[in-house]
Amino acid sequence: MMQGSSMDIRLPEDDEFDLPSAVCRYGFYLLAPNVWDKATATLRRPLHVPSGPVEVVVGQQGGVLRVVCDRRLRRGELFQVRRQVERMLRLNEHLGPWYELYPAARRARFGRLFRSPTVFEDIVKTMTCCNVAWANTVRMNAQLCELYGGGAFPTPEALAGEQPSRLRQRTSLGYRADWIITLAREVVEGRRSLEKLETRWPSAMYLLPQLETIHGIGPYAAANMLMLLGCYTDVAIDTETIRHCREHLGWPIPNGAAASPQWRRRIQEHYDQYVPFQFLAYWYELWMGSSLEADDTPSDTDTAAGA
DNA sequence: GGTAGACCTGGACGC
DNA sequence: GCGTCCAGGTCTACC
Repeated sequence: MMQGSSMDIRLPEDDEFDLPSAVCRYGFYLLAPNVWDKATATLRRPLHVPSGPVEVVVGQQGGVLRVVCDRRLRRGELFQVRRQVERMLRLNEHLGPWYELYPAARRARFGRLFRSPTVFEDIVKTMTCCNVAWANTVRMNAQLCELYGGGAFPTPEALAGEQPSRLRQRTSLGYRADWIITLAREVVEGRRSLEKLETRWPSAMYLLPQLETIHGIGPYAAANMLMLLGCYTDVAIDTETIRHCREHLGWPIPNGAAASPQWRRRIQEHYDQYVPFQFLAYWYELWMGSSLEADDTPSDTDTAAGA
């Protein structure tokens, strides 16, 4: 049992928060340094505070999240831990409208998609998802944490001083090493502010142009980052999306059409019926295996019957 | 605006 | 064990 600081985060009474659902519905929870303990339903990982990395364990006891650290922290550092936990679990995100529109999502506790404690980590993780099999994504993140974070996820400072060629040599990142070092240097040298992207209730119109200036962020990665920043209007279209549209929606998308602008537009237009929750609706279909409109959108008949 | 090819790695497969 | 092919998203050059 860890001996250190701890705190309770009280969940809103009307919130139907469920920790396993908030963590395990998005694959980032499987990437280092995150560790999900299924037996105890707790999330463990190191977080950065000014005095160095601190290992934290997050568990849920009814309407309270209990956060336990492996060492004593100053009050200000404890607050920083809280902010990072809140970000990972999207505790400050208001999903009421989503649940009101789609009761099936509420019943399934489907709405909070796990993310990282920092925007930097989210961007790097998204880059490691691109053009690579999942097993390699897992490997890349493990290597980054082991070699540049001492077990924690590396900070921009830890990566900015490294040579891209050496990062390539030591990890499986390949050409992504250049993108990651470039981003880390931009952040450290003050040429790029990632905090700016965290503006409350941003719109895609505001965020997309900024995301697209990051080297290594293309259409898929930008849409994925929008989702991670709390803006769900764009669907991150990859080969999995194409497979889903073929198998679930029965669309005759030919092989090799994954990058076709025409199909991309058609996919986005299809999910635009769920505005402003296009990504959530798509992800719900992908994970739950059923579409929201099939059994959930209240019809006029239902409403009339209910009345 | 759309398209083709290079980029890089690991896994699968055939020899 | 070795070589070849393929999957995966982004970038760049070209039309």
